[in-house]
Amino acid sequence: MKKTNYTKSKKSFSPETIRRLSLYLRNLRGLKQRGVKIVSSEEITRFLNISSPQFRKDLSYFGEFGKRGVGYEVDKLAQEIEKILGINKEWKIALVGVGGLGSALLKFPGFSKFNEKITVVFDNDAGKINKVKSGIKIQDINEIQQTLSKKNIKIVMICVSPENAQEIADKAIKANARAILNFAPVSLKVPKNVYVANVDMSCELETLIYFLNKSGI
Amino acid sequence: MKKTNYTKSKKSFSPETIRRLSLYLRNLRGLKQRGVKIVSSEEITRFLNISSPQFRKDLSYFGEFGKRGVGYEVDKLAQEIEKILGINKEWKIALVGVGGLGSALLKFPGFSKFNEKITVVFDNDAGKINKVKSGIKIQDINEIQQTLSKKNIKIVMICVSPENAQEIADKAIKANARAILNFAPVSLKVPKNVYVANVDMSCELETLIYFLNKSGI
DNA sequence: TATAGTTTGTGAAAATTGGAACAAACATGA
DNA sequence: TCATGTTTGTTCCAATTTTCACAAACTATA
Ligand SMILES: NC(=O)c1ccc[n+]([C@@H]2O[C@H](COP(=O)([O-])OP(=O)(O)OC[C@H]3O[C@@H](n4cnc5c(N)ncnc54)[C@H](O)[C@@H]3O)[C@@H](O)[C@H]2O)c1
Ligand SMILES: NC(=O)c1ccc[n+]([C@@H]2O[C@H](COP(=O)([O-])OP(=O)(O)OC[C@H]3O[C@@H](n4cnc5c(N)ncnc54)[C@H](O)[C@@H]3O)[C@@H](O)[C@H]2O)c1
Repeated sequence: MKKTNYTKSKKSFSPETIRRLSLYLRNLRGLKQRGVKIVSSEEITRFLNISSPQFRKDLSYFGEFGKRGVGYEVDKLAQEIEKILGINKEWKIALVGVGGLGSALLKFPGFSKFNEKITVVFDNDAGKINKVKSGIKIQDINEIQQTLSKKNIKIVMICVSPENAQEIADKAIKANARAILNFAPVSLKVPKNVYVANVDMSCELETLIYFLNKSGI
Repeated sequence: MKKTNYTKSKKSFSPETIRRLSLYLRNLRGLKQRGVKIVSSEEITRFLNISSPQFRKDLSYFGEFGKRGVGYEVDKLAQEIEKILGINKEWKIALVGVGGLGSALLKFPGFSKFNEKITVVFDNDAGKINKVKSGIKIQDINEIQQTLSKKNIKIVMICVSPENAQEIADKAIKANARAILNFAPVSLKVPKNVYVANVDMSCELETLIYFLNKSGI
């Protein structure tokens, strides 16, 4: 009994499952580039710090993608995971705040390489507005409402100073944004139908220091 | 109830507890700056998407820091959490790869503001070596071994291209590094006594897209 | 075709994690 | 001092998440 309908999975899964799918996908892309055609659950998880049953179970929530006694077709599984994650179609992204971090993100090919593209950027610094950076013209933050609406952009990366992050989130949501990738070290307050992911480097660092310190220098 | 039972060790806590402590601390610092002296578990968690019993339980693993019927002294609790995390002492950090992201991290005051300081940086680009960036002279990556040993640096941030990340990790570990904050989108292979935290923006973004896509645009 | 050897998919058990409830501790005010 | 109200610290319970074990499905070879 083949399952092809991703929207109807039998049991509910952890959000961690989704995060792991993203890791599997990255791994699969690497394998594909190296010419590997078939991979087993054992092989693909070997260097990921994830158990092979975990891998199989994660996939099982969405269907059957392997062949027993053989393994998984690298290319096919990559495509299936892309479909599950929804990154088989193109997603346009707006970036707000073209400072040190924003500029780095603009140059980063990891997003644009695939179907995630930063297509508009905003700032409130008169010295930056209308300048072109990494091939994209920086727009006035005051244009965010009409631009997001017109281009139907749902994803916003926030790279402004912490004090202004909430204000930008509010503006973005008013412009119908539904997903925020927040780099500012603040907890954003958003309605329930808006998804927020925080990239919190200080938090990661401090967690690391805790374990380092506990281990005795 | 005071901690009088030494035979039975306290229950072990989730690593998530440590991550949350870092968030509490950030919040406490903000409150302190705004002149708040006392805070309750209810107030401190209100905008954090964390329940107040969770907060109290997280703290309970490490001691009793509040006063019943009153709450927590902001400044005192901040100091206690700093002590728990081990960030009450200074930690020197090395950064490898002064590209777009590395340069942004160098400028970022969030680390240096407190006791986490990037004190040395490395690159392998002849055009960058010996140049000064954000007040720090960029060193040749070949000097990593002797410099880390000499300065007794245990924490390394990896901001090089994905293909070179493992090589840098190996070098850092050989130079007695014990903690790695990895920004390259690869899974690093390290010995058990080395701690790795990954800052994985693509992964965050793809997870976000999954939920956005599932919700119907 | 039969048999041995792999590897997947999955239900059930185990472990972990979060949440609710409540007694203990403290403050306040009569 | 006593009663009332507040907030913490902790225990117990529910829910989630991972791990384990194994039948099912497939390959290869004789
Ligand atoms: N740089 C890092 O490595 C790093 C690391 C972790 C977190 N962060 C966080 O990321 C955010 C950006 O960091 P950064 O180093 O790029 O800061 P930055 O000061 O270099 O850049 C901030 C940019 O945002 C713009 N901006 C500020 N307010 C705005 C507003 N209301 N509307 C539009 N644009 C606005 C500024 O003009 C500037 O260009 C900060 O919140 C910072 O704490 C940065
Ligand atoms: N820029 C971003 O926004 C962003 C976002 C997510 C992840 N990342 C990841 O972070 C890493 C750095 O990104 P970036 O945009 O700064 O790249 P970059 O190419 O701008 O910078 C890389 C730097 O590392 C140096 N380097 C390369 N190999 C080295 C080696 N063997 N020894 C010493 N130095 C070496 C290069 O000389 C360069 O200065 C990459 O792995 C990238 O995938 C970047």
